[in-house]
Amino acid sequence: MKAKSDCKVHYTDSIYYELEQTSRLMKKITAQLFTKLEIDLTMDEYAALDTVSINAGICQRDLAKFILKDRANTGRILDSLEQKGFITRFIDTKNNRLVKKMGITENGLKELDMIDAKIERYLKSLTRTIDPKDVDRVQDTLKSFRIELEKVVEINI
Amino acid sequence: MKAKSDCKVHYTDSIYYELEQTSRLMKKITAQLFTKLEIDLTMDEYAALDTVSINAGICQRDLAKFILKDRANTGRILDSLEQKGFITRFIDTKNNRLVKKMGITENGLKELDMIDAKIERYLKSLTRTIDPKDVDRVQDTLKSFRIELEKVVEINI
DNA sequence: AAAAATATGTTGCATTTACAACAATATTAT
DNA sequence: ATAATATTGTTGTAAATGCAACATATTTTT
Repeated sequence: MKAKSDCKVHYTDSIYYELEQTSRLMKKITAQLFTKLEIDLTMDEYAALDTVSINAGICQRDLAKFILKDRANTGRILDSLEQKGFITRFIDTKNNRLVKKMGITENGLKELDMIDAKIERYLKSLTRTIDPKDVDRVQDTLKSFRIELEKVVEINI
Repeated sequence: MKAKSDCKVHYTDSIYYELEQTSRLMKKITAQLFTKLEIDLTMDEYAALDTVSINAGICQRDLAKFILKDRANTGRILDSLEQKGFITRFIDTKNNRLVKKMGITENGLKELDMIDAKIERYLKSLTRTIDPKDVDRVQDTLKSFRIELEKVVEINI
């Protein structure tokens, strides 16, 4: 006869915790990689720069929504990227409001391509034991999941 | 004729970034849930308590490896859980070394069950639009992936 | 037209976090 | 036996983060 505790469902066995733990490990590994390769950007700055390169002329608040940071820290990340010469910022209007828009600089593009080239092989090697089909399937499912989460979360950016 | 930039592979389109963003959203949602339900634990404390409940008599460093925090912060989380009366700590030996082991208290078990009951339905509803088979598949693939990551990461706990 | 609400960005602060240094003890090397 | 190394936990500190408050300007409400 089984004790009830044997069939208890634990949060730490859930997909939510698996997601968080895998993500934490991945983040640590990429941070270590950036240090080892002596890359002069943090992971957050890199992701922000990549996002700016895709969305030219985006304003700070919209960028904040993309990178899931609040306006304060988005501004700080952009301060750093601007100070390093990888983006330029300029005042413009959006819906008749004054906003700070931005674009990637020539040096920013160079830096981005350099980082991409440096890390591409290493990142690919991380999934070498996983069936590429599974990788795609996971990414698709995660995306669907994230869209659901975005409907539920109270964002106040 | 296509420009080269059209086929550039962006980090922000990779599974690594998708993983991080989905995890960040999930974390924010669960934190909001804990606040709304007036739960007297942080998510980290909850995960630690759940881990202790499964691994009775574990020592601090081993717990740190489970929850992927460093020893310092693991100790701080345990200070809080002990102060709230949800765990007990006691000195013992492991491999002839003095260690601080711990166990969950009666109140801790009650609190854990209470939280589980409170959040279970809500968490399940988050994946209601996803095929349960896909959820399982994602969890399995993430677990395989995490095991690979654990081989690569430089852990210094 | 005046007041209230909204949008955008910045500043300040309190919390979290990671990392290094330390203390205490045990093991291994010389 | 003594010195060097390793294990475990704690303390201190600097960086990252989120949240609230503020400043400015525009829109909406009354």
